[in-house]
Amino acid sequence: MKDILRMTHQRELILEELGNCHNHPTADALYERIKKKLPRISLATVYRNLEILSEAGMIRKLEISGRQKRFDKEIDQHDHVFCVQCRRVDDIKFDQSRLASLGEDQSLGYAISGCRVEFFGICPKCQAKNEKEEAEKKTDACKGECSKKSCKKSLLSERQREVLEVLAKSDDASANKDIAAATSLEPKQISCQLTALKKKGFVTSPVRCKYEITKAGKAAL
Amino acid sequence: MKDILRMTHQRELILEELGNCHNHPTADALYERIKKKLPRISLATVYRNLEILSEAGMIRKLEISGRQKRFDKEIDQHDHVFCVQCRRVDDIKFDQSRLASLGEDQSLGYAISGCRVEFFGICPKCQAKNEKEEAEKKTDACKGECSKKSCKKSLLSERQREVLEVLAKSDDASANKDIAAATSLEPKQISCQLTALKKKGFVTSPVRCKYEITKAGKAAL
DNA sequence: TTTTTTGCAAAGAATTTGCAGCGCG
DNA sequence: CGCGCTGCAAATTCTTTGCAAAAAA
Repeated sequence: MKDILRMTHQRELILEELGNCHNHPTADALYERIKKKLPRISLATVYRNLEILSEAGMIRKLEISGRQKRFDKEIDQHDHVFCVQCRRVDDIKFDQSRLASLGEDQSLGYAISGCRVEFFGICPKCQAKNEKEEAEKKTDACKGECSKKSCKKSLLSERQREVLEVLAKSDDASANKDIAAATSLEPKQISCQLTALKKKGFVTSPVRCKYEITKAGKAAL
Repeated sequence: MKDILRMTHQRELILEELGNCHNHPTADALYERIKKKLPRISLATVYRNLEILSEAGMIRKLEISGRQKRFDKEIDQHDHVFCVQCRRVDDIKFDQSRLASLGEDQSLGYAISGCRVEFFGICPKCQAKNEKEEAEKKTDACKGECSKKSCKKSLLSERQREVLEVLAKSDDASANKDIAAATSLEPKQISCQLTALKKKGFVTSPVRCKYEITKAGKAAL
């Protein structure tokens, strides 16, 4: 292995930083960390090395849910849990031998060489956060007309509020781009806010691609 | 559900074609099939509808290994096996209750809401293919000097052969682009062939970014 | 009519590649 | 001092989006 794999400074750093990360970083996240120590490193190098190192068996590439690949310094077999809310990924020790009993008839003729188990749920941190929010909701329960901050928050996200406020100021229906111009949000982030707001009944679309605040929307502000 | 989801022709076709597919097609594969029946449909529509339908619970979006998302007409809980060789994906029935026994101490405080099990291995078709190749190799075993076709094949991929043949014809070292011009291959496909050929000792690089066939390379042809 | 959907083209995110020079072994 | 490695920019791949026109209800 050493015959063909040179230990360059960047490669060393990648291994080291991956070792320091106790979550399972994406290539990008790792890049951001490494850049602090070696500002001239390029993202391509990080990608290339993660690929090479995982092929060499020195690190592990995780095949888990989500858009981005993640990497793990632990090579030995273990599985993962991930939080559907914050996308955090943790290791889980779990005896796979129980799975080995997959019957012949069920294997569809496959020569099975292994399996991956991926649990999902809500991590302790998110649970705590949710409970707190739930408690707040109960304390000052209302139907959307009250003005308590805790209540508002549960009805409108910060972005939704921003969009809604722009619409409230406008006399007639605004297009996506008008809203974008008046907020700190990217145009692309606006349309999903509008969709959410529509579902809540806080905005309508009187004309194609134009949006207006409703009475309920004004009340919610 | 019907209140907000209109059944358009394209939506109907997507559902129908997904139902006919017994593998788990990617958005793109499905698009190719549907295009035959409705040539003017756009890929964006397919993506949009797969997303919408899976959110509505009418189909299932699979979160499995691989770059592209795949979709499944079966909604009820089941897991998958996939072939590491040809990337085919099959359904597998498998009693997850065995997993439920994940101990409290192991769940790291997560509120686990489910899990995904993904077996991997080699599918029957690929097994058969491999066995056949293995048998051929045994029959006419050699060390790379023989001229039997079956033997050559195992030493050189078609692409590698193509690249090597170009180098054999050239008198002096060729650059990546020279090779590309002389073959049916894209430039981007050439460099990995060269890397593979270098590893086998069939080409050398006398000058930076220039390549030449070696004696061994000529012998292998 | 009125609202949702489509097609198109263009943007976007994540990842990969070609290339020329750099530097490890 | 040769070959693998790097940084950079540009390309690729898969997916999403904005918008105006078209289709459902």
